Amino acid sequence: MEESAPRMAAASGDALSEGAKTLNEYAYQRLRKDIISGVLAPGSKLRIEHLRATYQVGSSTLREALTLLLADALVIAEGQRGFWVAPISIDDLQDITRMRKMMATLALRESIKNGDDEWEAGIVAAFHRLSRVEDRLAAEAAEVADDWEDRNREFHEAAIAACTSRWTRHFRAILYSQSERYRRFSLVAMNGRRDVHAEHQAIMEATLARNADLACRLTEDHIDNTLLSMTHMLEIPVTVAR
Amino acid sequence: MEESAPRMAAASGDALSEGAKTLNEYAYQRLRKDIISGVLAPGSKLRIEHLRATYQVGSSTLREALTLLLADALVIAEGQRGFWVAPISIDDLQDITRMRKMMATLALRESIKNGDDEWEAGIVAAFHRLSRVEDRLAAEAAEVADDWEDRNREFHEAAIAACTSRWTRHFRAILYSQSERYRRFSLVAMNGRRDVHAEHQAIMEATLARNADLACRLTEDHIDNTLLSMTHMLEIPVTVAR
DNA sequence: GTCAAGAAAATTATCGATATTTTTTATAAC
DNA sequence: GTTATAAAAAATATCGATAATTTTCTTGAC
Repeated sequence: MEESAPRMAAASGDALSEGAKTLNEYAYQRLRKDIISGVLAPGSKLRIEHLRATYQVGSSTLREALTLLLADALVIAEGQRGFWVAPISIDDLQDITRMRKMMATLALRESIKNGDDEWEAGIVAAFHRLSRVEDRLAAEAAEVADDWEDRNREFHEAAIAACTSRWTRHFRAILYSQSERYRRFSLVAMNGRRDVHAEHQAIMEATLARNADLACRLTEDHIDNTLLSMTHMLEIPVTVAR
Repeated sequence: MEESAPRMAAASGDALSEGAKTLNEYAYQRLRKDIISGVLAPGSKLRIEHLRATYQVGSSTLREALTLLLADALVIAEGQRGFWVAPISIDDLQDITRMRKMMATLALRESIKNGDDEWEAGIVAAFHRLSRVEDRLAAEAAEVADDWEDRNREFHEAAIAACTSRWTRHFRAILYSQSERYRRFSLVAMNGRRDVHAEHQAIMEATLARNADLACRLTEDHIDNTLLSMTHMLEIPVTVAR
């Protein structure tokens, strides 16, 4: 028998819909995840009727979710022609990386200036949670990859939580999710070649020591490495702008 | 007799819907304009049924337009609670101004580096169009205010048209529309006190002379003046961060 | 008067049906 | 074979009806 559509999926126990207050948000989160993880390939057409069946929501709700993804630039749209997954390219990744370094260090610098005891505690806690999942990453890579992404994001967000510029934080968040897409492609190649854990630890230590210059330099290197491992994978030479 | 709703408003001769391919875009453009101009007050509730009647579109279409405005941060939303016009504040304007200077000068610097003959011609043409409407601004302020805003935007966009970083341009555009809201509030007070025309001319001359440092400094001052005139109006002391 | 609980009203969220447009396929002329 | 045109199919965009939720109003106890 056919599984009936969840009128209010968010209310059900579905793990995917955690925190989604509306079906619209639920669809947004699932689509977002599928785009970032590459299940929905860059450049591919997003046909309403097909997705409607996949995600079990009405067409208007789905359109609203897709429109929401426009804000993250994970989806592009053209009037009367529909929606597509935003394409990716090396040029775009370079642009993203450059801007992301700028936003990340801007946010970190201000956060280091303003942060209080609670902020410090948040960083240490997020680092700990990230370390725990990293222990398991080697053994069961595929299973914990999503967890690692979540905790990695949470760690970096904890570090800049005390930044009072909402626009800096907003733009940083958009660029973070953009580069997350690219990171997924280079995850396997990256693994082992870099000691990401050590990078995080160094960033944390410099941040807690309120050494803004060092923390920012380490963050820039950290972000650059995404670009480098990605371009290395594709065997394309690249110059990292400073 | 009641005027019938335009099934495809974009197709009709309505001046407001120029360039709108879908009813959704039409609603988006009208809402956007009404928010920036202050017709829809900052912080006010955006009730679907009411707006539906005003803009003559269905509820799904309207929701999609409102969701689109979320990307511009001109509207805020909360699940099951609906939509509001994004509130404004002096703190937010300061944040916007600081970020906007950064994005604008970043875009301008790169544009000066990359610009060709066509780019130069575009700037001169946009400046000319802006000057023409400024002649009329003193006499018939209210009538040409919208025109002035359009041409002012087009001038600044022409100047950074050769910037190849789409993210810089994207963020700059968002921040520009944000500050446009604030400028509307301070437009009357600003008029006469500043020689905006002279500021534009100086920016253009420095840009065409490929003097990036000067052009950027003038642009920063130009943007700062929006903040200053706004805060002056509200009699609140403010420090301009450099 | 204030607070709480329940009923009524208002509002948001969702859906699937229909209108409109774009894309594909088929046919015909050159 | 290529191009142009017309018909058919597929897809997008739009709407208003209905379900679900939030907000407001009413009533009653203290």
